[in-house]
Amino acid sequence: MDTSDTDAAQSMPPRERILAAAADLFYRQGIRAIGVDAIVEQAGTNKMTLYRHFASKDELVAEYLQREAASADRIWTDLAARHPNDPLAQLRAWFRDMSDHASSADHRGCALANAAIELPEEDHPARAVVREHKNGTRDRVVKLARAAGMTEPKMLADELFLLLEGARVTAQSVGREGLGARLVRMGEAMIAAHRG
Amino acid sequence: MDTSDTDAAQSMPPRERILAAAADLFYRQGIRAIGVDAIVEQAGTNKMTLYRHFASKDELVAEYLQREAASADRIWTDLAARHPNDPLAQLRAWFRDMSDHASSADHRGCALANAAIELPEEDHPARAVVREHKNGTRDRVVKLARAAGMTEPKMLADELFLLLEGARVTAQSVGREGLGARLVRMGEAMIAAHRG
DNA sequence: TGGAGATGTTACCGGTCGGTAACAATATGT
DNA sequence: ACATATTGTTACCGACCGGTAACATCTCCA
Repeated sequence: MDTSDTDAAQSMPPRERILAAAADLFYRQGIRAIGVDAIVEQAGTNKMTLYRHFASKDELVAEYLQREAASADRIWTDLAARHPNDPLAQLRAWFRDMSDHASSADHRGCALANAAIELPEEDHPARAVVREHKNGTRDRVVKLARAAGMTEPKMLADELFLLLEGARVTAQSVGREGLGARLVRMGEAMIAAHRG
Repeated sequence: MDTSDTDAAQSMPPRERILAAAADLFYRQGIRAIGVDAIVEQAGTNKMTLYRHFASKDELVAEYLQREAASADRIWTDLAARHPNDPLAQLRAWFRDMSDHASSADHRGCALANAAIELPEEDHPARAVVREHKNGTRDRVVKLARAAGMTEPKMLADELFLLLEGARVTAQSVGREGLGARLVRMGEAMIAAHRG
């Protein structure tokens, strides 16, 4: 029995196993709460190998967040494929997907936003990743809203964006019951209020 | 020179000095980032005295958050005094005050929400304080919206509440430029959309 | 088969974590 | 002046933190 390296022990190179273990532990338990020893144990490797691939824990954190951001950005190509040439449908599907995700049971907030709260030093390597991703997301929503013919696309994008960001922290701090449905109603109302 | 016990060294009893130092350090640097040694140093006392007044660091954290919650709740009596018998004005003033606060320079998010993110264990003593305060705040906004004659007061309260919660995390993760003015515009639009 | 490069093992570093024991100094009120 | 309760001091505890040196083992390809 055992080989209890929980998840990603098989066949992946150690760098990937470390990243996978870090993603799981950092997200679920918090970046500051997890030490490198816990990561290498779950990754089925050792500290020396970790430090041969990452200059420091901080750089491991930065790469963890970069992958989270890249993974989150994949939604834009998905959206374009699901609703080609229909920016309004893309906008509504985006908000619905994000609402569903924010209110799902295993959700523990946005990994990027949580990291910004856990790491208040503005010059931490992770903070640049967070700023870039959040600004990029906001820009894409503004573009979508404009392409969908919304009046005041920037204002609508801010409303939807802040609403989701608030939902992700609220899901953690108070709970998730009924949050998804309420979110969708609010988002739909805001989109409706911005149609010409 | 010195007596560099930065702030609250003079005349306050050590318990209050500890709480004051903890509030400052926990809020600005993060709960997990600050150790008890840093707190007692800034409070101008020592670890033994801290542990004579608090059973553990976790209970100090819980009391820190209780005081933050109580301090935040003082806005409700302020609001009633500033706009007696005018729930609509109270609602709008509440949102404006919260917007100003969320976008001010020294703001580092909501102390309660940040704590929930820093402490993922659902049974941490701090988490009950957070849940209670957030639910209480939401209830008060709902009541205000209902008293102000809003259609769907619960939905409006959720919109305003989540918008602010999102703004407080966004202020940290990306920045504060222009956030206050944009927030007020959004809040006013939402309130206007819920008037009969 | 051999040799290079990646990985694993063990032991260690100084520092800090939350928390405590024993004892000395101080304030307070009578 | 004395007893009491509150604080301060020093030293310590085991555990963990991020990070590294030296050396053994493995994989894989020429």
